[in-house]
Amino acid sequence: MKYNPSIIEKKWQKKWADKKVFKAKIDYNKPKYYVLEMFPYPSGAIHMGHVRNYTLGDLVARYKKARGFNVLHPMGWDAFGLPAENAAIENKTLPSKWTYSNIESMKSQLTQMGLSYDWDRELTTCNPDYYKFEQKMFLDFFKAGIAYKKETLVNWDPIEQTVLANEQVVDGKGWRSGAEIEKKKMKGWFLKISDFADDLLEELKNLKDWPDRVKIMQNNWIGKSDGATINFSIDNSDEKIEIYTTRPDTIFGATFIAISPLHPLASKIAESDEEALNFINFCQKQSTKEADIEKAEKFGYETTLLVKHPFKEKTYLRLFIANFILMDYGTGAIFGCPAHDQRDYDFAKKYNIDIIPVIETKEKLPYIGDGIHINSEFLNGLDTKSAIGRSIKELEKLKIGKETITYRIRDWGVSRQRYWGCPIPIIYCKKCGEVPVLEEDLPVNLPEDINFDIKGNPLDAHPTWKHTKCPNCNQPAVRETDTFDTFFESSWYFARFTDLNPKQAFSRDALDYWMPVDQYIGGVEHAVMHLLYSRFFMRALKSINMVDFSEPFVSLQTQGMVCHQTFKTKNSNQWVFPSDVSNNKNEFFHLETNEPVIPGRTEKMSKSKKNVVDPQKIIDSFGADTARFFMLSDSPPDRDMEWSDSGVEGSWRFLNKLWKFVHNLEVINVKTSLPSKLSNQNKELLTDLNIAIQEITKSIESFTFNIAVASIRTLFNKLSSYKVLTDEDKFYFVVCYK
RNA sequence: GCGAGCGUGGCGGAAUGGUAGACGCACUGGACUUAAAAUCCAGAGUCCGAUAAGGACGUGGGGGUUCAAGUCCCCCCGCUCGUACCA
Repeated sequence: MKYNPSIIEKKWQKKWADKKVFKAKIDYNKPKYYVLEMFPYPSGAIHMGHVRNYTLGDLVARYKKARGFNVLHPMGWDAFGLPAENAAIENKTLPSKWTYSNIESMKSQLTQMGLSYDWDRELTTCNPDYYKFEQKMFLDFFKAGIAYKKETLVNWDPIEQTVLANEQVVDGKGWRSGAEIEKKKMKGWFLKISDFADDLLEELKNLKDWPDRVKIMQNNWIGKSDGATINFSIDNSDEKIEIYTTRPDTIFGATFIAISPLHPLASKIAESDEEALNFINFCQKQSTKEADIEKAEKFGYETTLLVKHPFKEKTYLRLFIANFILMDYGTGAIFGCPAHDQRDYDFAKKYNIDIIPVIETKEKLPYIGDGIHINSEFLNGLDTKSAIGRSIKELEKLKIGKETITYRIRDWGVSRQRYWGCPIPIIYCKKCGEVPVLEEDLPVNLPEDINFDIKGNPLDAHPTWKHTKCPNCNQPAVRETDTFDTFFESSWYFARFTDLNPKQAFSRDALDYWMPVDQYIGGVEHAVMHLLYSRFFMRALKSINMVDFSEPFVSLQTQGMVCHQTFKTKNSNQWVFPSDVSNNKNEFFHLETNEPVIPGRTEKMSKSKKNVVDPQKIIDSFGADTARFFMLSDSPPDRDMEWSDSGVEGSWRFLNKLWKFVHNLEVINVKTSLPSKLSNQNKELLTDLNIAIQEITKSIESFTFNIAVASIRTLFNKLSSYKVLTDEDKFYFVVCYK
């Protein structure tokens, strides 16, 4: 009998579905195990990254089920987002239509992959049945003071009259219009993640089953630093500048003050100083991306003001407005100590500012390290640590400064000027201000009849949707037209999976039983934002008594990228799909045009470089099991892997061999105890079996599935070397658990 | 720029600080076949040597710790992810 995956896989998939084999139910007599893969954005078709992610999760789910756990393994759709709007504009369709049809086709593909999901728990975030609960959560956050409104900077496209995402800004220009992008101040909703910063940081220590690199990245992202704030006085003025520094010990080396272009004082200066205004406007043209800001050339504008040194009589510091000072970090102002900071040093050289060394060193300046203080009056002779302590004491004595802890992490801006997202349930009333939508009026549904031909936010342009009445005074009022960041939906979906209760976000007993997620698996690109937002969200929900745990994911595994070789035509220099390339003894040609093709670097699969392999084609020609087997066998999950056609064929051949072997076996005995007499062959076989079981178990538990596959192949090679199976040489499969 | 990770044969990768290259892919030879494919058996890190015996070299580059380094430490190079409005 020939191995025919299309028949076998369909047969079993039907059986699983009919018998609801993977339906999860609360069972207090069994240990529970909740395994979850990061849910996909419904982009249209599954790609190899999905195949990898869900194969890894499926292995864990099936393994734990086999080991006697009550397994919850759900799947859903992260369905709001920017691509749906782009597709709607390009294809003249509606985001909802596009999204739901994508979900349909992707669900069918996941089903073909034979994944062990409980489809009865499927959820879709763009459905009001889902997002109505997060509108309620937002209102509760608002009432609890966790949500607030403040001004922020966005990328403004003056031609499209719309806010652009960072991704839509290419080299400072709008991706569609090509217009120079401006920074624009806009009010938006924020969640106070900073209030939870310390706990998010401290609890990282207890996440024993998270990869160290993810914890380190989150630690650095939160960026707790211990320093001091110092109030400087401006000469001939009542004005003060509060600065933040982590090195108050270098105060005697301070030779200038720099403030952010967005600092209130900068605006004030600009009122009477046209050059300052020009400089601030120039800075407004800079990118909002951190990487761009840090890489950009450092510029400063020297104001006419001088700042008094707090400890040195008649010493004045020059005051600059500088493009590299971030308003979001510390106080938006610093003192510069060029002798002991690289950036301050570069800046001082450029603008001819004094450089005063205050730490003894034989190395050349700037010297960043610790040491004994000089030129520093009461700090002279002290080491760095003591000098920091002493300087803070002196500042406190003069009541001009104090020890201050700051965090790099900024509050989470959740407002997006987009149509395809969850409406923010706020109403603006001329008389009453920001008014929460009444709970009984939820959900605020997203209208489907929208027009993308009008410039700007379609929600804002909708003829009727935003017009409503104030819940307070019943006067005409307008709705908030911003929608939520899509990270909002993905910050709590894992908890919603525990029970799709139509009346409330969570059922307490289901939460108590299933949460937290025992094993979460997804791409490493989510190491900080999604995972940190989810950790924050649970804490925020806990603070309003909606959940009683704060860590959503006990164990985390991050997977690497799926890569493939790239191909370009030799003459026309165009990217070519691997499926369009023919290989003739390592000479490559385009299948249709016969043009020579040059193989390039192996890179992450991406549509733009066409180095993608469609999982559907693999499933159609080899079956899902081959695709899954190869996924597991090629590379350890956390490393980038290369998809190779020959590797797939190798997996295909192995499954064929395995199939043939199993079907030619005449006797398989399963016994729980050893027979008294064993042939030498059986003894050897038992040893091999037990070695394999031990190694495979170890490899699965340690998430090195490629080694488990290698062990399976080793065992199989031994098994298949026994050619003749007589009645006396029955196989005895002995399962040993520790 | 900053933060994090990775780098081992022709390729994917294996290796509690202890025989580098498990397992697989590709390759080569053989068996089977009229032939090919498939399948089965065998070989193989690289270089020198004769296709032997034997030897030298070998885990991105340079240095260090150690009886012993792919593994630990320092410096450098390259690639990948993230960098707050892509998801």
